[in-house]
Amino acid sequence: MKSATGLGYSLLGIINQGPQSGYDLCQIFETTPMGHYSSSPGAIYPALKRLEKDGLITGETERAETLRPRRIYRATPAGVSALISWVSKPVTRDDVVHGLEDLALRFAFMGGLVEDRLIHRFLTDLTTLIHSQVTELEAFASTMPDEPPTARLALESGIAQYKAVASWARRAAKEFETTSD
Amino acid sequence: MKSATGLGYSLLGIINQGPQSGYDLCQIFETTPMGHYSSSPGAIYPALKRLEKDGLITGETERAETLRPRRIYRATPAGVSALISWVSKPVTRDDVVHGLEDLALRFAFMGGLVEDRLIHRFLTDLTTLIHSQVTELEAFASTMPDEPPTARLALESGIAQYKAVASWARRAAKEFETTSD
DNA sequence: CCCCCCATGTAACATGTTACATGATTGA
DNA sequence: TCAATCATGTAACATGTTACATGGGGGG
Repeated sequence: MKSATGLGYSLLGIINQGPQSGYDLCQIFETTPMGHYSSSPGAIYPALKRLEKDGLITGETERAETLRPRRIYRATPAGVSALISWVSKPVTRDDVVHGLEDLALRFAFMGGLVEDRLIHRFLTDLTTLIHSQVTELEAFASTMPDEPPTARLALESGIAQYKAVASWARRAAKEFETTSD
Repeated sequence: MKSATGLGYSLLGIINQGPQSGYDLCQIFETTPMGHYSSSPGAIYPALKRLEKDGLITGETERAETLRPRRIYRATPAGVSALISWVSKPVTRDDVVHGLEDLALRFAFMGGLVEDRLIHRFLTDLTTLIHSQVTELEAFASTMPDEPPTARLALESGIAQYKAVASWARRAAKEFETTSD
């Protein structure tokens, strides 16, 4: 059921968009904004092993007889299911408190996997939760001492980020509106 | 020299603002926005041991003869030095790529530790680096396929966050302007 | 009387980082 | 020929999470 960590799901999500070798995946983390979610070969290869052991991906060795074999991974039906339930998890307050990065990953991989209705729901739930988080943070900020000011300013930078994401989410939600909502 | 992780420096930073027990620190992580940097007793107590072993903090057992002793930690001069060099590290591109959270922490603990000149420098460097990061991310976004759209939208949410922080940093920098700059 | 809070930890576990190892192949 | 790139991994290490253990004290 659980079987995968954030990195695991990311790998699964990328592989789901097209077969990839371990090396390909390393390159993606090195050369694209996925590198924001820092990862290294020493984490990626073991994670692929785990995913394969759990039956979420299958590896097929290409060019086995040549001197430079590549192991190409594809998502299994079980892997696709796992991916769908990962991205479909309800957005919780904790998700928002601990950082929006995991949520951004889940959102990024939603495309093509779930209905627009669910994507829309994800964004509206996110907006609501961020608003209450911002309210809490602002309340806390008002209790902070004026000196030294950097602590409060740091908190304000966090608040600014939350607000930016909330406004992004409102904009993005429009792209996934369906007649029923 | 190195001796501390992000959590270690956070603890050191809090302790530096006033003596704290392990329990106090746990409470801070549970009940304030510091909880964003998720941490648990199982991480905090070992981290305190490490800091003490490295001479960055000293623990003094209060009420030793009573049945509920508390161990109160204070920052040593070596601890203060370590803290100062941590917050004074130059802001690098990697810091910005991997996430602004560590930078926010360093900024939060700068107050009272370093001159306004350095704080101002931190903010202007940050602004510059964020701008180039935003440029890179926008260039990448323009190479992404239109379908499915969630991946690109997720990237746009990241860009929006970077922009929010850049604009926060420009505003904040004004509070630390000195005559010399 | 029972439960929750104070206050400190420990143990098992999974995961990630850094650094290294291997060896062919491609381009300058 | 010499370096960089392809392509796979392993080993040591530190750190963090979860869950548990302890045991008195205060409030309902």
